[in-house]
Parts: sequence; C-alpha cells; structure tokens
Amino acid sequence: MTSEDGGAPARATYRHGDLRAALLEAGLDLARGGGPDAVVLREATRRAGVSPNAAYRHFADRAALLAAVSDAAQGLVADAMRDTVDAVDGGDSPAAAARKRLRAIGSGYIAFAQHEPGLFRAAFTVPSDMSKAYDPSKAGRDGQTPFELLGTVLDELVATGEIAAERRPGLEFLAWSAVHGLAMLVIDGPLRGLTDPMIAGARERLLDMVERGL
Amino acid sequence: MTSEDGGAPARATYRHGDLRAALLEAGLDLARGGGPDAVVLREATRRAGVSPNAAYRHFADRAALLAAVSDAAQGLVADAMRDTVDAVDGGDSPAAAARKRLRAIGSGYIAFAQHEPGLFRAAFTVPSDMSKAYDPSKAGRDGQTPFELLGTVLDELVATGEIAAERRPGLEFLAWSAVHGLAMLVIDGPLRGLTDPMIAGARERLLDMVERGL
DNA sequence: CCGTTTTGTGAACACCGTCCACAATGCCAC
DNA sequence: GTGGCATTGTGGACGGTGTTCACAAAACGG
Repeated sequence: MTSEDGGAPARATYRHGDLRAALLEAGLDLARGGGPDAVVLREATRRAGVSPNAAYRHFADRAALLAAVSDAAQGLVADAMRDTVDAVDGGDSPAAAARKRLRAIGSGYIAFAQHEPGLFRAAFTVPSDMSKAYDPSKAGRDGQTPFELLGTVLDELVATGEIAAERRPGLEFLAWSAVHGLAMLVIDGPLRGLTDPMIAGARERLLDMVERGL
Repeated sequence: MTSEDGGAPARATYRHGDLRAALLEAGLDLARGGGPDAVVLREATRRAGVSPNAAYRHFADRAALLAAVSDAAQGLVADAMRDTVDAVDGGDSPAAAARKRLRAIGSGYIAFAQHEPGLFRAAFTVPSDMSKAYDPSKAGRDGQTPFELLGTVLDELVATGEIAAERRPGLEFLAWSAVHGLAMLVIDGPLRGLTDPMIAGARERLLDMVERGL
C-alpha cells in the first residue's frame, strides 16, 4: 500500500518533499486544460496529495500560485520558439537566414497558442508588467524569455543590415503585437474554429506584413 | 419612498418589469470594473434588487449572461470606433481620406481598450466564434459590428485603388490582429504601465506597419 | 372567474479561497 | 543526545459563488 490512490503518490513521510514544485506542476496541468481560470488552488493541493492550506506555506495566495504558473508557461513558450528557430536552415545569406528566423519566431509563437491554448492564455493573460518581461523565472531552458528571443533575432536583422539601426528600438512591440493578436484571435477570438490551412494562410500573410512593415 | 434603498429602485410590484435588461446593465457595470471575471451572477441580481435564482428565468447560466454582456460590450466598441472614424476630416483625396479612416479604426479600438479595459476584455476575451462576428447583437447604434466597420473601411481602400482587389479577402484578419495584439499587450500584457505618449508612439508605428504591409 | 404559464422566492448543496488554532516534523545549539 | 524552535502540514470554520428543486405570486386567456 505504498501508493494506492490514483492521483498523487501517497507520501510516506509527513513532509511532502517538494510541495512547491508539485503544486506548480499541478497548476500547469490545470492551466493546460482550461487556462488561467482552471488553476484552482484546492484542486492543485488535491493532486499533490496534501490539504488545501498546505499551499499557503509556499504561495501567498491563489494569485501567487497563478503567477508562478504563468511564468513557467512563458518558459515553455520560449522553449517552443527556440525549437522552431533552431530548425531553420541557415543555407542562404546571413540576412535571409535572419529573416527566416524572425518568421520562425512568429510561427512558433502561434503554433504554441494553437496546440496549447490553455497554457498560452495562462502565460500571457495574467497580470505582470513590462518591468518583468526579462525576469529569469519566465525563461526557457536556454535562459532566454520569449521577449528576449524576439529581441535577439531583431538584433540579427540589424547586424545583417536588414533593418536600419535607428529603427530598432521598440520594434519588438510591433512584431509582438501582430503575432500575439493573431494568436489570441485564433484561440478564443473571432477567428476560432478556422481550419488549420486557413490559419496557416493568415499566419503567412501576417508574417509578410510584419516583414514588410518593420 | 418610491425608491429608498441605495442600489436598485425597490420595485413596487412582484414582477420586475425588465429584469433581463437590468441584469445585462448590471453585468456591464461589473465588467467595466473588473473584466469578465467580475461579472458575478449573484451580484448582478443583487443590483437588480432580485433573488439570485431570478436570473435563471432569463439566462441559462452565468456563461449565457456573460455572453450577452460580451455582445453588448462589442456594441460599445463599435460605437467608439464609429465616433473616431466620423471625426476624421475628408479634406484630401478620397484615397487619403480612406487611409485616415483605417488609422482611425485602429486608434479608436486601442483607445477603447485603454479607457475601458474591463469592457474591452469582456468584449473580446469571451468564447464566441467567427460565425457570429456579424451577429446584430454585437452591433453598435448604427447596426454595424466592429468587424463590419473594419471591413467597410477596407472596402473603401479597394474602391479608391489603394489596395488591389485580389488582396482584399481576409485583410481584416491582418489589420485586426495587429491592432488587437497591441491593445492586449497594453492593457494586461508586458506593455502595461507604459505612459500615454509611449503608447501613442507604439500605436502610430504599428499603424504605419499595417498601412505599409497591407 | 378559474386554470395555466410565466416570473420571482427560499432553502439547500457542492465548491471555492482564505483564516485560525494546532500537530507533526526537521534542525540546531547545547 | 536532548530540548527548543522554526518550518511545514492538518482540521475546522466562515463567507462567497453557481446551480438545483420545490413552491408562491402575479399575469394572462379561455
């Protein structure tokens, strides 16, 4: 009878071991299924095999737990973006490669929103201001946050002469807005329910617009 | 003593009169203050001076009430957009005027998000798919939904030769995405807390990108 | 005028976040 | 070791929520 119940492995000791991590993981699972509203404190503790109040030893309140989940979700977005960026072949000129990488950033972002809408909404629909956009808690495995990844690629475009240096400041806001807007409209806005090819078409046109408009 | 209590005017009759409208109005007020999560069924009935269950005679459940609030909020967005569009002077050529109106659409949208973030989030963050983007329940006083307004202005740009007709289909998705993305980032994304001038700067640059990229 | 349909009420249930007092545990100084 | 102390978990409670069920009051229609 070491661990008989279905959910969490019934711990033998009174102490849990790493309850904070367990709650975070449970919160991520909940968010994956139903977005930020679905990360319910009591349910997270239930999955961790612990009483509801135990959560308050590791998070000030539900909002704090949700914020931690949001940060972790942003890290997952960063990972997905990093993967799509790394997958582009740098065969052509450095400039063309940099342009490809910019498109990959956008595609990765939108693809994540499509495949993990709950986590995506948890990541970007939860209070957190600009001053923390570069906070390490939001970073992926390579230590970069989604915002930093975008900035890196934009810097490449400047370095290869594709973008004039004086236009560089603030460019991440423009690129981000366009891609983020499409993502939101696709997952729970007026564009929801569009078929995958339709979304892919809209995405490519949008990336054209960004590339031309930057 | 016609209406003595602070909140809703204590009705004299057993029947309310127009409870559905009263609940919708209360719901809009709640959304204005705290977004979709703030539209709480019990509080709405409280403000209407009625028992909680009375709401179920007019809305299937909380989600139905929220959907109605969302539709009404979209109507308010349409009104705001219409106002900014009507305020542009058509002094220059028809083509230049049409371009100005496109920018006005975007500016009005973002301004609404800035000044009424709660209503904005209630309008566009609540489940409802593309098939209902032209539903009259989401229309403003002139009978046009936000999406229809954008489409009208894009049609003008085609008519004045600013946009090639074959590029027209689906353009609303591009323009909408960019503007919507900036709005979301400004009200509860990484761009929150930016000063008004900074937001205005980002907005104009974004509209430049859209104009150039369409 | 009486029956039927509509609209509101009251009590109840399950669930949530959160606070309080208390128990079990691990740790560290003596 | 052993006793004290800070940490971490438990149990019970409170007020709030959405929702359901049975019932009452009003309006309507023959």
